[in-house]
Amino acid sequence: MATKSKHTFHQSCETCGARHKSIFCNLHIDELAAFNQNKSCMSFKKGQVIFSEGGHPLGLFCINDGKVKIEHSGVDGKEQIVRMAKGGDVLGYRALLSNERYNASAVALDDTDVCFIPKDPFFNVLKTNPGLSLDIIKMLSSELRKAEETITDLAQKPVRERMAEALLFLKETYGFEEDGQTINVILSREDIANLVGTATETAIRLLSEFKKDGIVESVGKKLRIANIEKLIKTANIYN
Amino acid sequence: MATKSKHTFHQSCETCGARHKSIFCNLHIDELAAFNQNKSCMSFKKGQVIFSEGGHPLGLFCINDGKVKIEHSGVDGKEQIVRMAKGGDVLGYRALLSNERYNASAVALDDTDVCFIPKDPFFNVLKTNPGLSLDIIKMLSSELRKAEETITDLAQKPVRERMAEALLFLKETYGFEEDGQTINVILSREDIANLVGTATETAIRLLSEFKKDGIVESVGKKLRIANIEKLIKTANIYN
DNA sequence: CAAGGAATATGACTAAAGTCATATTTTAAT
DNA sequence: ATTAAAATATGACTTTAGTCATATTCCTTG
Repeated sequence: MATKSKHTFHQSCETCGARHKSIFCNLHIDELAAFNQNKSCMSFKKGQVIFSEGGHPLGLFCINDGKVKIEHSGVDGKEQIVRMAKGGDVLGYRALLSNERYNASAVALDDTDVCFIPKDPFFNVLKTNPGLSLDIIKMLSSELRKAEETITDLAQKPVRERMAEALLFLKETYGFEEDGQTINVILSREDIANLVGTATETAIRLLSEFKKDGIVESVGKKLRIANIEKLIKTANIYN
Repeated sequence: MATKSKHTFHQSCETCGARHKSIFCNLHIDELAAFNQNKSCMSFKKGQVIFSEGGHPLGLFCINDGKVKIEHSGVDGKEQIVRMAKGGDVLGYRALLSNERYNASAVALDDTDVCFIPKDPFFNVLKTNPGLSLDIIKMLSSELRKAEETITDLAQKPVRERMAEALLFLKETYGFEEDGQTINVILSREDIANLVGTATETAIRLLSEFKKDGIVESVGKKLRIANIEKLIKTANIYN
C-alpha cells in the first residue's frame, strides 16, 4: 500500500532489463505478455511505503530499478531489517504464496520503479509452468539458508563483528560507486542499526570506531570502505 | 550420513501414518508407490546423526516417528538449533532443492524412524506434480516467515523472554504428556541454550529462576509447565 | 558398586551492549 | 536566511549476559 504521490512510469515486461536478473528470467514470451497486460507500474519516492506489515497481498512487486528495505516490526515498534532488495528482485511473494498477510513492510530507500503483477495472472503462469515453481523453490531455499545463518550470527557473534558483516553485505548487494570503494546505498544510522540488530547509538559508536581505525570513511551520506581486508578481519568470517 | 548401528525397520509409504501430516499428504497412490520402491527405512538411536553439515544431499528424509534437532554450526563450533522436527516432517529438502550442501546437521533426540527417499524418484514426482511444488513453496514460505520472526526476536528480546518463548515453542511442537503439563521431549540444558541462542550457564540459571518463580518444574529429564499464564507473560508475546 | 566422566548448578567477576541525557550537526520548511 | 526538527555524535551509567572457576549430582561402564 503506497502512501501518496506515486507516479506511474511505463515499462514493458518483455523489454524490462530487470527481468533477466529476476525469477522471471526463464518465462516464455507469452507468459510475459500475460503479465504485461495486467501489470501496473509505479514510482516510489525515497521513504515511501510499497506495502506494509499486516496488509493482505493482492499480487507481487517487481523492482525495475531502485533500492528497498524489507523490515519486520518487533519490540516497541523497533524495526528489524530482514532483507534488502534492488532492481530485479521480486517482493511480496512470500505472503502471497503462503496466503498470509504481509509479515514485513517494504520501504523505498531511494526513488524506486516497481511493477505490480496481480495475484491471478501470476498464479495462472505458476500453475502451467513447473520450471517457475522450481525457480521459486530454489530462491526460497536460498533465502532460508541465509536466514538461518543470520540467526546463528545474531545468537553468537558480537555486535562489532555483525556490523562489519553488514557493511560487507551492503557492498555485495548494492556494489560500489565508480571509485570502487564507496557503498552505493544511503542508509540512516537507524537503518544500519536495524540491519545489524542493535541500538542506534551502538551502531553510531561502532561506525565512529571503524573510522578511527581507518576501516571506513564517510562520503556524504554514504560509507566508503577504506580498508576492506581489515573489515573482513573484523567481521570474523570463517566459511 | 548416519554414524553407526542403524537398524532397519519396515514401513510402506502407502500405509504410513506420518504421511498425512507431511508435505506428501496430497500425493497420488502411484506416486507413493514410486517412493516406496526406492526408499530405505532406518532407525536412529538417540544422539545419532542423520545427516551432517557440509555433506552432499542424495535424497530426503521422512521422519516416521521420533524427534530430531537441526542445528547449524557457528562460532567455535557452538551449535545453533534452527529447527525441531517430529513424525511427519521431511528433512534435508532445502539443500536438495537448492542443490547445495547441507547447511545444518540433523541429530536424533530420541529413537527415530526415518525413511530415505533418493533424489531421483523425488524429482520425478516433483516434475509431474505441480501441486507438490506448491505445497513445498508454501512450506518454505512459512519456514521463512518463522525464521524472520526468530531474527527479530534474537535482535530485540532479552534472553529471559526468549527462553520462555522457546519453552512454549517446544510445547507447541512436541505437545504434553498425559498429565497435560509436561513437555514431551528430552533436551539437555546445552540444547535448550542452543535453541534460545545463549550460553549454557545462562540457560541453566534462567531455568532455575523459572523454577523458583513457580513457572516450570523438573520431571525426570523433562520440563513441566507449572504456570502457563506466567510463562506466556514472561515470553512477552504481543502478536 | 565404585570410579570416572558428563551434565547440571551456582558464585564471582568481566565484558558487552543498552539506556538516558545532552550536545552538535545536518536538513527541511517557512 | 532563520528556525525548527531530525539525525548524528558522545559521555556517563546501568543492566544484561557471558566467562571462568568450582561444586554437586547424575549416569555410565567396567
